[in-house]
Amino acid sequence: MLSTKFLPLLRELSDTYRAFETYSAIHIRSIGLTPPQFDIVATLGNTQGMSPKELGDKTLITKGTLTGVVDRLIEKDLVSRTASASDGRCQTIKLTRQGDHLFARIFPEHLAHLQPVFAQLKTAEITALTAHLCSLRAAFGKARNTLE
Amino acid sequence: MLSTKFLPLLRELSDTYRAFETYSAIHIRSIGLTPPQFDIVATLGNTQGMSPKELGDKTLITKGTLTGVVDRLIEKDLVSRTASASDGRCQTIKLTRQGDHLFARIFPEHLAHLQPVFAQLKTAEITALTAHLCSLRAAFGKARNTLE
DNA sequence: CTAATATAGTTCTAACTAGAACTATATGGA
DNA sequence: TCCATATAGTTCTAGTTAGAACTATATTAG
Repeated sequence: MLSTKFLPLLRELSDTYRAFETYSAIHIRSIGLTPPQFDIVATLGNTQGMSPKELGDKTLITKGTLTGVVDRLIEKDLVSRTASASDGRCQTIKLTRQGDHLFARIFPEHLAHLQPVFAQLKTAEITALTAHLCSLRAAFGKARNTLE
Repeated sequence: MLSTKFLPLLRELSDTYRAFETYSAIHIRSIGLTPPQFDIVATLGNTQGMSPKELGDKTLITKGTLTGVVDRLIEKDLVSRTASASDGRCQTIKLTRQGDHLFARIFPEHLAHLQPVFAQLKTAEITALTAHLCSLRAAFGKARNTLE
């Protein structure tokens, strides 16, 4: 495999990811949240709550970071943290009523913000891109396992 | 465009980008650099140096952040900062001799680290993925312009 | 049942992050 | 020339980041 093939892909991957982050942050900041805070609220929406562990797995926020992000959402009274009865190590993070209302308002707004981007692409393109990204991610995972 | 189509794509984009960052950081941290520091060294390699502005454009590091990253590379004696004679606002960031040697050693190493990932993919897949990402990035750019 | 090990979260540190406010220099037009 | 505006970089702030060290609780093996 020639590096001249994959280096442009890696640059494009970074650039596209940044373009997404920047574009989506325009809406997110307008509601007074940071992107990770929005990610947590969106992940908790329409659920009964979940542990920090599960939340970290879904959002790819590492546990040390998650503590702080959740702390700030608690300060804003958007989520609550309660101890698990069955497992003394576990906790449940859940949207508060205020968090629920915020989610119900901003999530459709966020989809509407993104809609004009994807209106420019064909459904087949979106499907193909998703599948190819999935292969690439799997290749990173496999290579990583080989290192150990 | 249905959100059920594009939300999985956005999650896959994030996940794949993170997989890349995590995988590539394994090698980068082993040489005592951070990913942004590596990015700067790699961008300056085989050039006559460039302004912070140009460096920021190429690496997508914003100017406020770049000051600090370059400061730390100067502390490590890997790059130098010199004032431009023609434009009092401009500077040139350049690899030092030590930075040059580091680049010559680690850049091939880094390609070798990445090689097993891309050996798993067909050339056609890489080309197609690059092109599709490029369309998506362009769609974000266009949508962004429409907002203004 | 108890010791070893695994798992869940927090805390700590150094670094990165974007954005905004600021300083300094350039440039273009009246 | 002189003023308005644009551009280059730094500084500042609040927040995020990964990783490592740490505490506390569970689980598993002997």
